[in-house]
Amino acid sequence: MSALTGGKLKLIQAALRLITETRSLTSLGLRELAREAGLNPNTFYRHFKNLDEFGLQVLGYIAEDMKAGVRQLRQMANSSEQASHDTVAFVYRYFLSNPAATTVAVRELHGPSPILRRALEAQLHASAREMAEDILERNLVAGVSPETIHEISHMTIRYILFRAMDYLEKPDQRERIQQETERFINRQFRGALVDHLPQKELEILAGKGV
Amino acid sequence: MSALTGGKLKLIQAALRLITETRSLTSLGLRELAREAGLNPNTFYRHFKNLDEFGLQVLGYIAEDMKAGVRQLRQMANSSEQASHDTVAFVYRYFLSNPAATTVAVRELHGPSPILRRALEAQLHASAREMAEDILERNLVAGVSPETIHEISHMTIRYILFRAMDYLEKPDQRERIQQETERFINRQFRGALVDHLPQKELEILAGKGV
DNA sequence: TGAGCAGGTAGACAGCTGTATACTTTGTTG
DNA sequence: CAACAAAGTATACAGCTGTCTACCTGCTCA
Repeated sequence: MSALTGGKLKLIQAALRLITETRSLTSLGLRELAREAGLNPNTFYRHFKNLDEFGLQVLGYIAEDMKAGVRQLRQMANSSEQASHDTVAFVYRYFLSNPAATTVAVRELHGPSPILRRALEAQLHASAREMAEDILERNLVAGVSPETIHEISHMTIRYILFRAMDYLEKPDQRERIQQETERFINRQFRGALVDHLPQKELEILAGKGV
Repeated sequence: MSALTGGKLKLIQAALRLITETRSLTSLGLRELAREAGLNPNTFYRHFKNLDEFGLQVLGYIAEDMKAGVRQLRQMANSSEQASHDTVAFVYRYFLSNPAATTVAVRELHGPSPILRRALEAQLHASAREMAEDILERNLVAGVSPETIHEISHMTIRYILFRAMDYLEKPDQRERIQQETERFINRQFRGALVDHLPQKELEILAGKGV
């Protein structure tokens, strides 16, 4: 693809550095970026047509990174029982080691720029699809329709992203967030397994366990 | 409380008008607001110390509105069976009739200003607590511990807010989003009901239904 | 009637912004 | 070595921004 030359990379990394603090991608100024990157403001124009294009390129840069992460995830061999635990742990660890990229993604997904929103949504969609296909291929959840697995995968991706900021910002709650996320996933799939049973029968089953 | 005088209200409403398009609360300028409100830029200082305080007041304005909505929701008498359906329908209808407030909430919850994030988080927390207490009081879900009901309420509030933007922006998908949200909630509670059962037993139960 | 005060206005300040044009450096290739 | 393009720089422009000080209105209450 586009091999990132020095200045271009410097600008993108400057953006990531600035955003982690209290900024959003769409709020960054061209001169601000150049200052942070240690470059002349006009150098920006050598690499990007305008700030919109810059935003998209930053997203692309992040996407490449995340894809590599997902590829690594799929190589892990999990037992069905521990799949959700391992996956959740892996994903949050990824967030922790890429806080800037994570912050950008979360912030722009609902941010002011429709272009960036759409781009991120597509990225999210692809990740969810990949997760679903992984579950299906490895037959981790038997007895749930492929459509439902896709749906739950989407919901899970959304939920995890939603909690990513809290995870990054509140170190003392990380373990709790991770456990909650696991429970979230397990409940979704377990709930799907008993979708067809009437509520009363379920409540009887629940009672038996106590 | 603080009776909103003309100018103050004009500025807040100007903010809501501007944000619905492609802006965020934190990106609004003082002069921009005054222009939209039809006031002199300096009038801003008669009502707000700075833009941070302004943001908080806008959030407060929205919060009052939402509280009224929730109060209305609790007055609805639901059967256990249809509770999730009715609630979801009500919430999304609220979003639809208050698009600006909804957009602000979603956008700033993960936005660049830590102050606004914290304020919104507290608001969300309160809503989730109220939802959980409502479920418990009316005994809508038997056989699930109060802690779990609180947890699921939080997750639900987060999920709904996450989807609110899609709901507003994609009219053709509204029905689908609403149904997905219902399934989400039902699966969470149903999953919680069978939390203690081993996965194999569940898969047998699932098989029986087909 | 008149003092006090909140709300709204006017003009000016430095400092920032995106952008355009023109120039210099640097690296690659024939 | 020379030529050429890519990357980086310098200067300048108009237009925007938040904030300050000063002034003016219209209402309330004694």
